[in-house]
Amino acid sequence: MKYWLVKTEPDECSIDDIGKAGDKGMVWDGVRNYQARNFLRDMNVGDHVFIYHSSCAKVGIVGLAEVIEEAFVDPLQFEPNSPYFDAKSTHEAPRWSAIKLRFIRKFSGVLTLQQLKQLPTLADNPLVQKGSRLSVVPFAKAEYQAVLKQLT
DNA sequence: GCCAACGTTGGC
DNA sequence: GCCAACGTTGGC
Repeated sequence: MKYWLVKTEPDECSIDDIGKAGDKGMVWDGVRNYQARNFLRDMNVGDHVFIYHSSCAKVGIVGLAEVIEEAFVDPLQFEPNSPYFDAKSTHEAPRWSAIKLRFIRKFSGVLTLQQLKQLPTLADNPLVQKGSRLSVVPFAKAEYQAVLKQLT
């Protein structure tokens, strides 16, 4: 099993939205960055994924989800009216992938970016590095455990 | 809303 | 293949 973190703007897809989706899960689409896409394609069913709220008042990790469907073709790339439309993507060789996530738990508070930066275990993780714009981030097991430890 | 940092595009 | 210009991300 592997561990990950995905960034989301709470206006678009918050931890509560994932919670409301329940057992049927929620499609995680709209990734338009190659490095992030490659990580999506590395995800397997059962992997744990931290949910991180960005571009909001309280930036940080807010909950945990699991992968219930591995990478499939993101339909939005072929939707001309979608902000995620990509005119250069073809059905023969689709550029972008999506996954499906299912809610596991919401944390009682936000584990803020400021707090995350203070965890020595996370020092090398792109999440806490200045200027990093990666929206899908791999977590080593030790990093995953270090985050969970903050939540007791 | 600002702006630094980054990824992508496209002319050459 | 270089690199300037541009658009986007995301913390503050």
